[in-house]
Amino acid sequence: MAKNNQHEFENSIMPWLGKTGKMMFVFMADKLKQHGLNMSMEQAIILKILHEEDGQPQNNMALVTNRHKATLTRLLDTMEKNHLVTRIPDPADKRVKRVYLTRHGRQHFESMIPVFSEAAAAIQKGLTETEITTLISILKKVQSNINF
Amino acid sequence: MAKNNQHEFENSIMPWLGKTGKMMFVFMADKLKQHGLNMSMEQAIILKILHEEDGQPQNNMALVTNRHKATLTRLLDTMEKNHLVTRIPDPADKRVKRVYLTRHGRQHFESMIPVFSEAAAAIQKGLTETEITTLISILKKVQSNINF
DNA sequence: CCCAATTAGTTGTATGTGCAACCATTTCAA
DNA sequence: TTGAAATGGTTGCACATACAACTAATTGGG
Repeated sequence: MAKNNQHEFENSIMPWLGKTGKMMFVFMADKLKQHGLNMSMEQAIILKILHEEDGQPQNNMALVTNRHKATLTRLLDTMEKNHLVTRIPDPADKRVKRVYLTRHGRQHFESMIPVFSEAAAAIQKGLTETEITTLISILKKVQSNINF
Repeated sequence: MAKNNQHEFENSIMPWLGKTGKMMFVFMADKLKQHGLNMSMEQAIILKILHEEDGQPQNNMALVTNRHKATLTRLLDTMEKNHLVTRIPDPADKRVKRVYLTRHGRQHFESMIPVFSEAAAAIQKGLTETEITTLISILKKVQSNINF
Protein backbone atom coordinates (compact mmCIF):
# COMPACT_ATOMS: atom_id res chain seq x y z
CA MET A 1 0.00 0.00 0.00
CA ALA A 2 2.73 2.40 0.98
CA LYS A 3 4.78 1.25 -2.02
CA ASN A 4 1.75 1.74 -4.22
CA ASN A 5 1.23 5.26 -2.99
CA GLN A 6 4.91 5.99 -3.43
CA HIS A 7 4.68 4.87 -7.03
CA GLU A 8 1.63 7.00 -7.64
CA PHE A 9 3.38 10.05 -6.23
CA GLU A 10 6.51 9.48 -8.30
CA ASN A 11 4.48 9.48 -11.53
CA SER A 12 2.49 12.57 -10.68
CA ILE A 13 3.04 16.05 -12.02
CA MET A 14 3.63 17.41 -8.51
CA PRO A 15 7.39 16.94 -8.16
CA TRP A 16 7.98 18.05 -11.76
CA LEU A 17 5.98 21.22 -11.31
CA GLY A 18 7.62 21.96 -7.97
CA LYS A 19 11.15 21.40 -9.21
CA THR A 20 10.70 23.30 -12.47
CA GLY A 21 9.07 26.21 -10.67
CA LYS A 22 11.91 26.42 -8.17
CA MET A 23 14.55 26.19 -10.91
CA MET A 24 12.86 28.97 -12.83
CA PHE A 25 12.62 31.16 -9.74
CA VAL A 26 16.34 30.78 -9.02
CA PHE A 27 17.14 31.31 -12.71
CA MET A 28 15.19 34.55 -12.77
CA ALA A 29 16.70 35.81 -9.52
CA ASP A 30 20.17 35.21 -10.98
CA LYS A 31 19.24 37.08 -14.17
CA LEU A 32 18.13 40.11 -12.20
CA LYS A 33 21.41 40.04 -10.29
CA GLN A 34 23.49 39.62 -13.47
CA HIS A 35 21.85 42.68 -14.94
CA GLY A 36 22.63 44.76 -11.87
CA LEU A 37 18.96 44.98 -10.85
CA ASN A 38 19.39 44.92 -7.10
CA MET A 39 16.10 43.32 -6.16
CA SER A 40 14.65 40.01 -5.04
CA MET A 41 12.20 38.11 -7.24
CA GLU A 42 9.62 38.61 -4.49
CA GLN A 43 9.94 42.37 -4.85
CA ALA A 44 9.95 42.10 -8.64
CA ILE A 45 6.63 40.26 -8.48
CA ILE A 46 5.17 43.04 -6.33
CA LEU A 47 6.28 45.65 -8.86
CA LYS A 48 4.67 43.57 -11.62
CA ILE A 49 1.26 43.27 -9.99
CA LEU A 50 1.26 46.96 -9.05
CA HIS A 51 2.17 47.80 -12.64
CA GLU A 52 -0.91 45.86 -13.72
CA GLU A 53 -3.11 47.51 -11.10
CA ASP A 54 -1.82 50.34 -8.97
CA GLY A 55 -3.21 51.24 -5.56
CA GLN A 56 -4.23 47.76 -4.44
CA PRO A 57 -5.00 47.03 -0.77
CA GLN A 58 -2.27 44.95 0.88
CA ASN A 59 -4.67 42.15 1.62
CA ASN A 60 -5.53 41.75 -2.03
CA MET A 61 -1.84 41.62 -2.91
CA ALA A 62 -1.37 38.85 -0.36
CA LEU A 63 -4.21 36.94 -1.98
CA VAL A 64 -2.98 37.13 -5.57
CA THR A 65 0.63 36.33 -4.65
CA ASN A 66 -0.28 33.43 -2.33
CA ARG A 67 1.41 35.03 0.65
CA HIS A 68 0.18 35.79 4.15
CA LYS A 69 -0.82 39.34 4.93
CA ALA A 70 1.92 39.49 7.56
CA THR A 71 4.48 38.63 4.88
CA LEU A 72 3.22 41.48 2.74
CA THR A 73 3.62 43.85 5.67
CA ARG A 74 7.35 43.09 5.88
CA LEU A 75 7.95 42.86 2.13
CA LEU A 76 6.34 46.27 1.64
CA ASP A 77 8.25 47.68 4.64
CA THR A 78 11.48 46.86 2.82
CA MET A 79 10.25 48.18 -0.51
CA GLU A 80 8.95 51.37 1.05
CA LYS A 81 12.31 51.84 2.78
CA ASN A 82 13.91 51.55 -0.68
CA HIS A 83 11.44 54.09 -2.15
CA LEU A 84 9.88 51.59 -4.57
CA VAL A 85 6.30 51.86 -3.24
CA THR A 86 4.21 54.05 -0.94
CA ARG A 87 1.33 53.11 1.33
CA ILE A 88 -1.64 55.49 1.41
CA PRO A 89 -4.56 54.90 3.79
CA ASP A 90 -7.92 54.52 2.07
CA PRO A 91 -10.13 57.40 3.24
CA ALA A 92 -13.27 55.33 2.65
CA ASP A 93 -12.08 52.52 4.95
CA LYS A 94 -9.51 53.45 7.52
CA ARG A 95 -8.40 49.83 7.95
CA VAL A 96 -7.17 49.61 4.35
CA LYS A 97 -3.78 50.77 3.11
CA ARG A 98 -3.47 51.08 -0.65
CA VAL A 99 -0.07 50.49 -2.20
CA TYR A 100 1.24 52.60 -5.07
CA LEU A 101 4.34 52.45 -7.24
CA THR A 102 6.64 55.43 -6.81
CA ARG A 103 8.25 57.05 -9.83
CA HIS A 104 11.41 55.17 -8.88
CA GLY A 105 9.53 51.89 -8.55
CA ARG A 106 7.94 52.34 -11.96
CA GLN A 107 11.30 53.10 -13.57
CA HIS A 108 12.77 50.04 -11.88
CA PHE A 109 10.01 47.87 -13.27
CA GLU A 110 10.48 49.26 -16.78
CA SER A 111 14.16 48.34 -16.67
CA MET A 112 13.30 44.78 -15.63
CA ILE A 113 11.06 44.15 -18.64
CA PRO A 114 13.81 43.35 -21.16
CA VAL A 115 15.47 41.06 -18.63
CA PHE A 116 12.20 39.22 -18.06
CA SER A 117 11.59 38.93 -21.81
CA GLU A 118 15.06 37.60 -22.50
CA ALA A 119 14.83 35.08 -19.66
CA ALA A 120 11.33 34.03 -20.68
CA ALA A 121 12.53 33.36 -24.20
CA ALA A 122 15.51 31.34 -22.95
CA ILE A 123 13.27 29.23 -20.72
CA GLN A 124 10.92 28.21 -23.52
CA LYS A 125 13.57 27.84 -26.23
CA GLY A 126 12.75 24.91 -28.54
CA LEU A 127 9.10 24.71 -27.47
CA THR A 128 6.54 24.88 -30.27
CA GLU A 129 3.61 27.30 -30.18
CA THR A 130 1.36 24.28 -29.60
CA GLU A 131 3.43 23.12 -26.66
CA ILE A 132 3.28 26.57 -25.09
CA THR A 133 -0.49 26.92 -25.40
CA THR A 134 -0.97 23.33 -24.26
CA LEU A 135 1.24 23.88 -21.22
CA ILE A 136 -0.62 27.03 -20.24
CA SER A 137 -4.04 25.40 -20.65
CA ILE A 138 -2.98 22.46 -18.46
CA LEU A 139 -1.59 24.82 -15.83
CA LYS A 140 -4.93 26.65 -15.80
CA LYS A 141 -6.67 23.36 -15.04
CA VAL A 142 -4.20 22.63 -12.24
CA GLN A 143 -4.79 26.08 -10.76
CA SER A 144 -8.55 25.60 -10.77
CA ASN A 145 -8.07 22.21 -9.07
CA ILE A 146 -6.15 23.92 -6.29
CA ASN A 147 -8.56 26.82 -5.88
CA PHE A 148 -11.70 24.70 -5.63
CA MET B 1 9.70 48.40 -27.60
CA ALA B 2 8.97 48.23 -23.90
CA LYS B 3 5.33 47.54 -24.71
CA ASN B 4 6.38 44.84 -27.13
CA ASN B 5 8.57 43.17 -24.54
CA GLN B 6 5.79 43.45 -22.01
CA HIS B 7 3.47 41.68 -24.39
CA GLU B 8 5.99 38.94 -25.03
CA PHE B 9 6.44 38.38 -21.30
CA GLU B 10 2.71 38.22 -20.67
CA ASN B 11 2.30 35.44 -23.22
CA SER B 12 5.22 33.38 -21.95
CA ILE B 13 5.01 30.30 -19.78
CA MET B 14 7.08 31.97 -17.06
CA PRO B 15 4.36 33.63 -14.97
CA TRP B 16 2.08 30.60 -15.35
CA LEU B 17 4.76 28.22 -14.20
CA GLY B 18 5.78 30.47 -11.34
CA LYS B 19 2.25 31.05 -10.11
CA THR B 20 1.17 27.41 -10.40
CA GLY B 21 4.32 26.22 -8.65
CA LYS B 22 3.78 28.63 -5.79
CA MET B 23 0.10 27.67 -5.48
CA MET B 24 1.02 24.01 -5.38
CA PHE B 25 3.69 24.61 -2.76
CA VAL B 26 1.26 26.43 -0.48
CA PHE B 27 -1.43 23.80 -1.14
CA MET B 28 0.95 21.01 -0.14
CA ALA B 29 2.16 22.84 2.97
CA ASP B 30 -1.48 23.25 4.05
CA LYS B 31 -2.17 19.56 3.46
CA LEU B 32 0.74 18.56 5.69
CA LYS B 33 -0.59 20.87 8.40
CA GLN B 34 -4.17 19.58 8.06
CA HIS B 35 -2.92 16.04 8.55
CA GLY B 36 -1.05 16.97 11.71
CA LEU B 37 2.35 16.46 10.08
CA ASN B 38 4.26 19.19 11.85
CA MET B 39 6.81 19.93 9.16
CA SER B 40 7.59 22.51 6.47
CA MET B 41 7.55 21.56 2.80
CA GLU B 42 11.26 22.35 2.70
CA GLN B 43 11.91 19.71 5.34
CA ALA B 44 9.54 17.27 3.61
CA ILE B 45 11.56 17.64 0.40
CA ILE B 46 14.76 16.85 2.31
CA LEU B 47 13.18 13.68 3.72
CA LYS B 48 12.11 12.71 0.20
CA ILE B 49 15.53 13.04 -1.41
CA LEU B 50 17.17 11.22 1.51
CA HIS B 51 14.59 8.46 1.16
CA GLU B 52 15.67 8.14 -2.47
CA GLU B 53 19.38 8.18 -1.60
CA ASP B 54 20.51 8.12 2.00
CA GLY B 55 23.86 9.45 3.17
CA GLN B 56 24.28 12.27 0.65
CA PRO B 57 26.84 15.04 1.20
CA GLN B 58 25.18 18.34 2.11
CA ASN B 59 26.58 20.04 -0.93
CA ASN B 60 24.92 17.55 -3.25
CA MET B 61 21.62 18.10 -1.49
CA ALA B 62 21.98 21.84 -2.02
CA LEU B 63 22.56 21.17 -5.72
CA VAL B 64 19.55 18.94 -6.32
CA THR B 65 17.18 21.16 -4.32
CA ASN B 66 18.40 24.42 -5.91
CA ARG B 67 19.39 25.87 -2.57
CA HIS B 68 22.61 27.44 -1.33
CA LYS B 69 24.84 25.30 0.82
CA ALA B 70 24.45 27.81 3.66
CA THR B 71 20.69 27.29 3.49
CA LEU B 72 21.18 23.54 3.80
CA THR B 73 23.34 24.08 6.88
CA ARG B 74 20.48 25.81 8.71
CA LEU B 75 17.72 23.58 7.36
CA LEU B 76 19.62 20.49 8.51
CA ASP B 77 20.41 22.15 11.85
CA THR B 78 16.67 22.40 12.49
CA MET B 79 15.97 18.88 11.28
CA GLU B 80 18.82 17.42 13.33
CA LYS B 81 17.48 19.27 16.39
CA ASN B 82 14.15 17.56 15.72
CA HIS B 83 15.84 14.13 15.36
CA LEU B 84 14.81 13.70 11.71
CA VAL B 85 18.35 13.37 10.30
CA THR B 86 21.92 12.88 11.48
CA ARG B 87 25.16 14.24 10.03
CA ILE B 88 28.11 11.84 9.91
CA PRO B 89 31.55 13.04 8.75
CA ASP B 90 32.91 11.13 5.76
CA PRO B 91 36.09 9.35 6.89
CA ALA B 92 37.47 9.42 3.34
CA ASP B 93 37.15 13.23 3.07
CA LYS B 94 37.03 15.09 6.34
CA ARG B 95 35.42 18.14 4.71
CA VAL B 96 32.30 16.18 3.80
CA LYS B 97 29.35 15.54 6.10
CA ARG B 98 26.97 12.85 4.96
CA VAL B 99 23.32 13.17 5.95
CA TYR B 100 21.24 10.18 6.99
CA LEU B 101 17.58 9.67 7.85
CA THR B 102 17.00 8.66 11.45
CA ARG B 103 14.47 5.97 12.30
CA HIS B 104 12.15 8.81 13.30
CA GLY B 105 12.79 10.67 10.06
CA ARG B 106 12.05 7.58 8.02
CA GLN B 107 8.80 6.96 9.91
CA HIS B 108 7.84 10.57 9.39
CA PHE B 109 8.41 10.28 5.66
CA GLU B 110 6.36 7.08 5.45
CA SER B 111 3.43 8.84 7.11
CA MET B 112 3.66 11.67 4.57
CA ILE B 113 3.31 9.38 1.56
CA PRO B 114 -0.50 8.98 1.64
CA VAL B 115 -0.87 12.74 2.10
CA PHE B 116 1.36 13.38 -0.90
CA SER B 117 -0.53 10.85 -2.98
CA GLU B 118 -3.91 12.27 -2.09
CA ALA B 119 -2.77 15.82 -2.80
CA ALA B 120 -1.09 14.80 -6.04
CA ALA B 121 -4.31 13.18 -7.20
CA ALA B 122 -6.34 16.27 -6.28
CA ILE B 123 -3.96 18.53 -8.17
CA GLN B 124 -4.22 16.61 -11.43
CA LYS B 125 -7.91 15.78 -11.20
CA GLY B 126 -9.55 15.92 -14.63
CA LEU B 127 -6.26 15.72 -16.53
CA THR B 128 -6.00 12.94 -19.10
CA GLU B 129 -3.05 10.54 -19.18
CA THR B 130 -1.92 12.29 -22.35
CA GLU B 131 -2.03 15.69 -20.70
CA ILE B 132 0.04 14.41 -17.78
CA THR B 133 2.76 12.86 -19.94
CA THR B 134 2.74 15.90 -22.22
CA LEU B 135 3.09 18.25 -19.27
CA ILE B 136 6.00 16.28 -17.84
CA SER B 137 7.80 16.09 -21.17
CA ILE B 138 7.48 19.85 -21.65
CA LEU B 139 8.73 20.51 -18.13
CA LYS B 140 11.76 18.32 -18.88
CA LYS B 141 12.54 20.53 -21.86
CA VAL B 142 12.19 23.65 -19.73
CA GLN B 143 14.52 22.18 -17.12
CA SER B 144 17.16 21.41 -19.72
CA ASN B 145 16.85 24.96 -21.06
CA ILE B 146 17.59 26.30 -17.60
CA ASN B 147 20.48 23.93 -16.88
CA PHE B 148 22.32 24.55 -20.15
C1' DC C 1 57.11 17.67 -2.49
C1' DC C 2 54.76 22.01 -1.62
C1' DC C 3 51.94 25.80 -1.82
C1' DA C 4 48.17 27.99 -4.45
C1' DA C 5 43.65 27.03 -5.95
C1' DT C 6 39.60 24.49 -5.05
C1' DT C 7 35.99 22.41 -2.31
C1' DA C 8 32.73 21.39 1.87
C1' DG C 9 30.69 23.36 5.40
C1' DT C 10 29.65 27.24 8.95
C1' DT C 11 28.62 31.94 10.50
C1' DG C 12 27.02 37.00 10.26
C1' DT C 13 23.65 39.78 8.38
C1' DA C 14 19.55 41.13 5.94
C1' DT C 15 15.40 39.71 3.95
C1' DG C 16 11.33 36.54 3.17
C1' DT C 17 7.77 33.43 5.27
C1' DG C 18 3.96 31.37 8.24
C1' DC C 19 1.39 31.47 12.36
C1' DA C 20 -0.76 33.28 16.35
C1' DA C 21 -1.95 37.15 19.00
C1' DC C 22 -3.11 41.61 18.79
C1' DC C 23 -5.38 46.48 17.56
C1' DA C 24 -8.42 49.38 14.95
C1' DT C 25 -12.23 49.71 12.05
C1' DT C 26 -16.30 48.16 9.77
C1' DT C 27 -20.38 45.22 9.24
C1' DC C 28 -24.34 43.03 10.63
C1' DA C 29 -27.97 41.22 13.17
C1' DA C 30 -30.92 41.16 17.21
C1' DT D 1 -28.78 51.23 17.82
C1' DT D 2 -25.40 48.66 19.75
C1' DG D 3 -22.44 44.91 20.70
C1' DA D 4 -20.47 40.66 18.58
C1' DA D 5 -18.30 39.00 14.48
C1' DA D 6 -15.56 39.91 10.59
C1' DT D 7 -11.85 42.36 8.21
C1' DG D 8 -7.22 44.82 7.26
C1' DG D 9 -2.98 45.44 9.01
C1' DT D 10 1.10 45.00 12.47
C1' DT D 11 4.11 42.57 15.74
C1' DG D 12 6.63 38.60 18.15
C1' DC D 13 8.66 34.54 17.17
C1' DA D 14 10.72 30.68 14.71
C1' DC D 15 12.31 29.08 10.50
C1' DA D 16 13.95 29.56 5.41
C1' DT D 17 16.97 31.92 2.17
C1' DA D 18 20.87 34.40 -0.25
C1' DC D 19 25.31 36.26 -0.13
C1' DA D 20 29.82 37.17 1.50
C1' DA D 21 33.50 36.10 4.47
C1' DC D 22 35.50 32.61 6.84
C1' DT D 23 37.85 27.81 8.36
C1' DA D 24 39.40 23.33 7.38
C1' DA D 25 40.66 19.86 4.22
C1' DT D 26 41.88 18.24 -0.40
C1' DT D 27 43.91 18.62 -4.99
C1' DG D 28 47.07 19.64 -8.49
C1' DG D 29 50.71 21.94 -11.08
C1' DG D 30 55.41 23.38 -10.72
